[in-house]
Amino acid sequence: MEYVGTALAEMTMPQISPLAGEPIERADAERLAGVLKALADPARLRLLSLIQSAPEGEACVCDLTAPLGLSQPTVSHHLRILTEAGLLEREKRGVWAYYRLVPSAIATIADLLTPPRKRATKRAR
Amino acid sequence: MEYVGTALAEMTMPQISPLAGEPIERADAERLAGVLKALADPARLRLLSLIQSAPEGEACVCDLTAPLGLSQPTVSHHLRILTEAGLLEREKRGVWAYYRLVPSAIATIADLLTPPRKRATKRAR
DNA sequence: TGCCGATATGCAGGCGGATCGATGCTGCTG
DNA sequence: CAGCAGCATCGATCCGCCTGCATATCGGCA
Repeated sequence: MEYVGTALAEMTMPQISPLAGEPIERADAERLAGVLKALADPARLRLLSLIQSAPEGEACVCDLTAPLGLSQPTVSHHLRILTEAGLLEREKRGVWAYYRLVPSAIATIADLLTPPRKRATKRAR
Repeated sequence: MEYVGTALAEMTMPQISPLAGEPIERADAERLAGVLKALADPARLRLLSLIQSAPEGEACVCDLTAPLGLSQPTVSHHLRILTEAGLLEREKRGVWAYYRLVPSAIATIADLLTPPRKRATKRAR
């Protein structure tokens, strides 16, 4: 499967919400489902949690392998999925790769799921 | 797969959040992932959207088959998954089965994903 | 009671994904 | 320049799930 960039960014422009006034388009549903699918995994949820609660809000792969109880390739795999979904950002310093949460990325998802009564404007497509 | 009741209700008691101060437990991650997995499907997102935008906020299977372009058994399957996840409620009137959104169910999920800075109290376990 | 329509369930094919071991790549370090 | 450590990628395996077809179940109706 090819790299999709930050799937989140593509969704923030058209104001999608499953609970908006009108049925969402098939393509929008697939994009939102893609991001949610990145979240819908115990290992990845724990990764986000571990990274967020890490000292500087960042963590490298070697710090995450043990707490998760997964092999290093598997952890790298999950981190890649989270990064491609736009939830994590990667910074390589020396031999280490540090991951941190993308600010307000998850909040954006929560916003998309929140009923529109809280959101003022809704643009048609 | 056995019926799990409303998985959402089980999660609202312990204040789980992937972005809370401390790493979430493995069991909590699996519960949250389970509900998110129910959401992370294009067909199910469109089902929620269709039901919400239906005249009375409710719809029966026969109304949903055509817009989705899926067979009736498949639609029933997705509706079942959403219901077991606690996102939909089912009411059978005559031969028809009417589905409607569980009030604030998705809002609860959005709340769980929202960073704790917005939520005042956070209980330890 | 017998038929028909609306749903749910069983079953099976096929695809995507989670996982791990092995391997390649890249900076540090002696 | 070796050697090593951290990380990503590859290949393979296993499992779960989305989907449709066939079938069972239930309620209304003649």
